[in-house]
Amino acid sequence: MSCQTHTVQTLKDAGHRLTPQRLLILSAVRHSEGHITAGEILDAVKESYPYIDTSTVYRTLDMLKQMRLVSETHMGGDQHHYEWVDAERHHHMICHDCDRVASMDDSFIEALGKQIMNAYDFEADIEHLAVFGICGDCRNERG
Amino acid sequence: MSCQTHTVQTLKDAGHRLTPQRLLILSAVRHSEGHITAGEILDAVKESYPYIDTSTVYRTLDMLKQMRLVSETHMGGDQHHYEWVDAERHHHMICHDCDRVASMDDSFIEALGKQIMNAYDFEADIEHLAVFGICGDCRNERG
DNA sequence: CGCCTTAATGCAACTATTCGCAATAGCGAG
DNA sequence: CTCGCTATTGCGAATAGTTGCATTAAGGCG
Repeated sequence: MSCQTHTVQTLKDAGHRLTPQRLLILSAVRHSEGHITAGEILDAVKESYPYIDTSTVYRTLDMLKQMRLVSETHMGGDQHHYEWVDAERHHHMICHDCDRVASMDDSFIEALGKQIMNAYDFEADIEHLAVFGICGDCRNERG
Repeated sequence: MSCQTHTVQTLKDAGHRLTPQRLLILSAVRHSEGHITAGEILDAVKESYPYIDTSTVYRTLDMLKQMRLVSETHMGGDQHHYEWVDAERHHHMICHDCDRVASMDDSFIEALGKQIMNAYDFEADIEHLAVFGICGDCRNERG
């Protein structure tokens, strides 16, 4: 059984209907390396099904977000980025100067979550965080 | 000298022009308790100067963000929230269930920044973070 | 005080995303 | 296999925010 099958089962179990549109969107997100934007998903799906509507993409993405199958990140540009949630939860560091994106291990954020729990009795749920700042290279260039 | 005067001086020093629109926007942000949205600013300014344009508000806000005089936060709704940056840097915890917003001390985030610096040589710049999750009350209600 | 440079404004068009609603189509029951 | 309930779709209109451009006006200079 492919992981596609597994996902489909997860959706069904949650009482969601399996529509061709959803399968196409799912496939687009899963086959993208790393991030993909809503527009890119729309274009990809249109190749096989040109009638797909923008709102369907957003609504499906919302559902997948709620089910924790994809994560949404605001990475500074004018559109959100979506990513398939796999075993390795990770976050991103984005340089203000050179715009390069690096990955950060979840352990830091996990630790932060524990601290917040201890201090405020608040169960933080940080799916995917984008941290802005200045990378080492750019810092060195500045002197 | 009022803090308004001080701000004005900061802007001038940075080579920005002092326009009535900017003063009004500035005033709207500073007189708001806590957060204010772009739309609210627009409405407030329109009371004294009805010709103000949306784009002017956004452009001014962008400038103030760059100068670190206001911070912008995406708090989950469909609009961004702006806040005057004062001495006390703080962050927010927003409950998925009851939507209540609580404040978090910056020390946790400051510590996170240091860890990131050590691990990745990346100078994180977390102005204002909104952390989503479940608050203690809602967690208890769930049993 | 008046001139000049150029930053800032207002406008209109545009992009990303959301929402209400009538029509459609999964899928469980019979 | 068919029926019916209702989740989901596509559409069109609405909202938040951005951008290009011609016009205006801040503020330094004489």
